[in-house]
Amino acid sequence: MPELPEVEVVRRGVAAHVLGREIAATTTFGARVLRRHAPGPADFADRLTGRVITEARRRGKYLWLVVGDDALVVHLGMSGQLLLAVPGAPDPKHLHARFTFAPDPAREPVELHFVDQRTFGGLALVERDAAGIPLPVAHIARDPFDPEFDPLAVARRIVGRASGIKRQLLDQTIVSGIGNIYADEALWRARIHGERPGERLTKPAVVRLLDHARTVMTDALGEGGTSFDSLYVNVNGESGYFSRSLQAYGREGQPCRRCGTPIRREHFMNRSSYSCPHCQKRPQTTR
DNA sequence: TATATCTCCTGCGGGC
DNA sequence: TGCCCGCAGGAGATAT
Repeated sequence: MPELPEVEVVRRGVAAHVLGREIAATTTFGARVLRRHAPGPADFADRLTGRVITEARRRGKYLWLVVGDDALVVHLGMSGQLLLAVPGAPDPKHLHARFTFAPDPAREPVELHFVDQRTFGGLALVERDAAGIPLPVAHIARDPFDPEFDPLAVARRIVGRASGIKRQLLDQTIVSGIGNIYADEALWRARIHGERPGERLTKPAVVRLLDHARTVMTDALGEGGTSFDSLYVNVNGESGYFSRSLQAYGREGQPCRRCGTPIRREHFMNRSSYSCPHCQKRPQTTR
């Protein structure tokens, strides 16, 4: 499940292989991949042809390639992958877009594929604002890896709301990049139950929690991200190894590595939350 | 405005 | 073997 570390791994891979390359042709398959590109596939392909990719940037789980004043925004959703391929190789299953590049005598020929099994991901070619952020990403808050991320300002906002802390961690307009896995891991490290209302936390406690989130995602980045199956891989199709280091997520019934109490799984927002019943006491009353 | 829930989607695994 | 169902979950849309 691509959260911030997984998207950053992909961004680095893409940057290493396609920066400076000129897009020769773009082919998309099916309407869904461009559902956020209102002008449609012909416009998408026409406007990308001949453009040179000059930067690969990221905010939270959004990744974009800078082409002139515009940005090719990529969101991986649940199962999106950007994969490097040898030109002429057979199309992989669930291929939604193919980018080919003009010949470069100094570099190996390569294609870039956007593959997505569950089709929650998508592409769009959009304008950027004065700060260089693509317009559809402008509402996304800074992530904990951003040099201008302000933990105290985020904490101030979180403690001003009644909503549960995990719900707020997952709200990309409050803090971006954190998904279900790293939210559970950060909450476990901070010994906080995800349903604790923000207003019942202190600002220092939230700052510590955000620091745990940054730390756990840094650790995950060092191991290439978290892979449970083939749905998350880097641009070369390789899995990350952080799933072996998870303390809470996916460990239902296994002993907490701090106190030995079996990890519990609870339903939350149509998904699952994992926590230690002993270390992370459920709040007395919730709304 | 704040908060909560629904919907999209496909492949896998378990139960029968 | 084949069918059905639940599950995984990011984010925008919709409801309260």
